[in-house]
Amino acid sequence: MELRGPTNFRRLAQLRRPLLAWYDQNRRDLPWRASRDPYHIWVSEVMLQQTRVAAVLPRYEKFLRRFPSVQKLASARVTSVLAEWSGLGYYRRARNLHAAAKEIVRERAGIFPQDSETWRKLPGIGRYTAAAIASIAFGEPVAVLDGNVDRVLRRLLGSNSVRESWNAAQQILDRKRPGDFNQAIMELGAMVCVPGEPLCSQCPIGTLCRTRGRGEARTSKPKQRKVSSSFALATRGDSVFLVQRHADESLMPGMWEMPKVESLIRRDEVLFTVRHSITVSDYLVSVIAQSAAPMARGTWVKYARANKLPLTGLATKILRKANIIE
DNA sequence: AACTCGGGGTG
DNA sequence: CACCCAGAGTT
Repeated sequence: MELRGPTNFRRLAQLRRPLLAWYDQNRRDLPWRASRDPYHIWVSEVMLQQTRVAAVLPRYEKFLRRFPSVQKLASARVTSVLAEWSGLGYYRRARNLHAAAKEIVRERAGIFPQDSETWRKLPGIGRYTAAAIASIAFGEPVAVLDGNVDRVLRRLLGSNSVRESWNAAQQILDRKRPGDFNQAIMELGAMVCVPGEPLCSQCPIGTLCRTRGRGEARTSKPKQRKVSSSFALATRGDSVFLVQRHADESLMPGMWEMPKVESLIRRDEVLFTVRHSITVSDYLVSVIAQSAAPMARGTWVKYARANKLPLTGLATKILRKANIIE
């Protein structure tokens, strides 16, 4: 792909006005768009990493009520932050968010970085997130590239790699309204230039599009494995028996769940089953009633207290279904 | 460049 | 079921 040359520059410049006009008319009214507070933007961007808007919506304001400022977040225990993050997945995001909050409060006197380069140094802030925060909260003319923007640019300009897309994104960025432009092109990818069959008839820059949505490179991914497993649900009075994952486990370290049952025996009573789909695995989980005290190392946790622990998403799902929490 | 990390909504 | 989501960090 060649972006140099007067023709292409003219062509790129033509995209900006109709795209921004479309965004001004059609943008979704999302809660994080009501603020330019760097803390609010930061939390929203981290929460949105590899996570759909619909999944973030019910969690974003709740998180900000719990941790209303970077100081409150920094002074919280990491388990509280993990508990609030429970179910959102990619728990390293929550750990990094917390670590970065401490760094901002302790080493920067609570002053947020003012540019993308400095944001980039904080844990959990990569190239995308640094650019998103800096452009939206501070008006820095730096482009973002996420899954949406990459797809749009591959179709629009014929980009063939992530590297080309980053370059193209920076070229077409509107330097007067970088935050709005970045959100506009992401919004276009989410609403019009969607994966699968794009809605080209609704596209504000369709006449400038190189491929009109054709010529997708189809990548085949390995299918999900079906896995069966069992967990023991033991209750005693208004307490439930929970175990904590070991701190050095690679997956969800330190989070709480029910004891795993290695193999079912005939007299086990299956209370119910739940499905849990995680990227490469599709779990079918049997929940077993356990009346006697389980052997596993663990703790009896009061129902009212279970909410405060960082539960795995699966544990939350099971405890909810059993009417033990929420 | 290729993996890993959660979970789920959508067609 | 297949796909992929406002990615980051590690290998």
